[in-house]
Amino acid sequence: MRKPPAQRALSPLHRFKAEFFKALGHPVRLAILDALREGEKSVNQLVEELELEQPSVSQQLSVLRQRGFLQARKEGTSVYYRTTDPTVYAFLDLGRAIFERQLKTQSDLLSELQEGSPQP
Amino acid sequence: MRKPPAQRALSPLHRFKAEFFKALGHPVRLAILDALREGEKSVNQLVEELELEQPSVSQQLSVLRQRGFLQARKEGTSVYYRTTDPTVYAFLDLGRAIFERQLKTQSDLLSELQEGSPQP
DNA sequence: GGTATACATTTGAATATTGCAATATATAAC
DNA sequence: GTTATATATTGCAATATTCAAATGTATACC
Repeated sequence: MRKPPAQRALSPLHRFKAEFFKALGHPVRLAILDALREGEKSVNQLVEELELEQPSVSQQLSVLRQRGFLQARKEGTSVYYRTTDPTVYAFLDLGRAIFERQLKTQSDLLSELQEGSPQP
Repeated sequence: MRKPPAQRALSPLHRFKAEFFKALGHPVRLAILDALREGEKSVNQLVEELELEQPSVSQQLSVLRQRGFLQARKEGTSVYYRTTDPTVYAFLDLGRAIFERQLKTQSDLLSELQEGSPQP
């Protein structure tokens, strides 16, 4: 049998989708999205609410904006961010439901991460 | 002796959720999940269908299994994988609408850059 | 016993991402 | 112009992830 070519056969669609999920695979970015559920907020508001350094917040805001999750509005020296498509929250909530079911099934992973003493 | 990290305020929930999304942030893993929409398949079936090397497929299957997305069933020398929770497909499909809108935004930005508009 | 098949794991180098500090930019008020 | 405030960007070491080859394990068949 012929050997399958190495990773070349992957559809570009799966590559783009992976980028989409990777953008959500960061705790600060998820925290920012959650903070913006209530409506648009300035960078400074986010910095205070999330108790993070300003450059860290700006950095992750930039990622979310470049990916199209967020839009920015400038007012004076402040920049207000809002979610481009609120559907993303239904998406995140559905993800959370699945995620919580996985934690129930995977209680060993949970306890390992919480207590740092895995079972042999 | 170590300085406390500046990101200590992040909730553990956001950290766990980020891991959840990171597991989906890989083209091969997405391709595997899509291939298993039709039902359980052996590793060999997946290798042939996706045209990837066997170790690559096994490696990503392992990630999806450890995260709780997949379950394995052994039969002879074959191992059949299936999705633990089919709700994940509703989740992936919901993500597609958001993702496609962002893809359009991306391509708009790309063509804007390609058509020779000088930088501001 | 040996051989073949199916799958998993380990290894290591290339690559990507992160966290944090320093620096840059833009606007407002003076 | 200067100063202050708000935000963005850059630079880089540390860390994490990926890719693919090599190796390991388990089962079936002879």
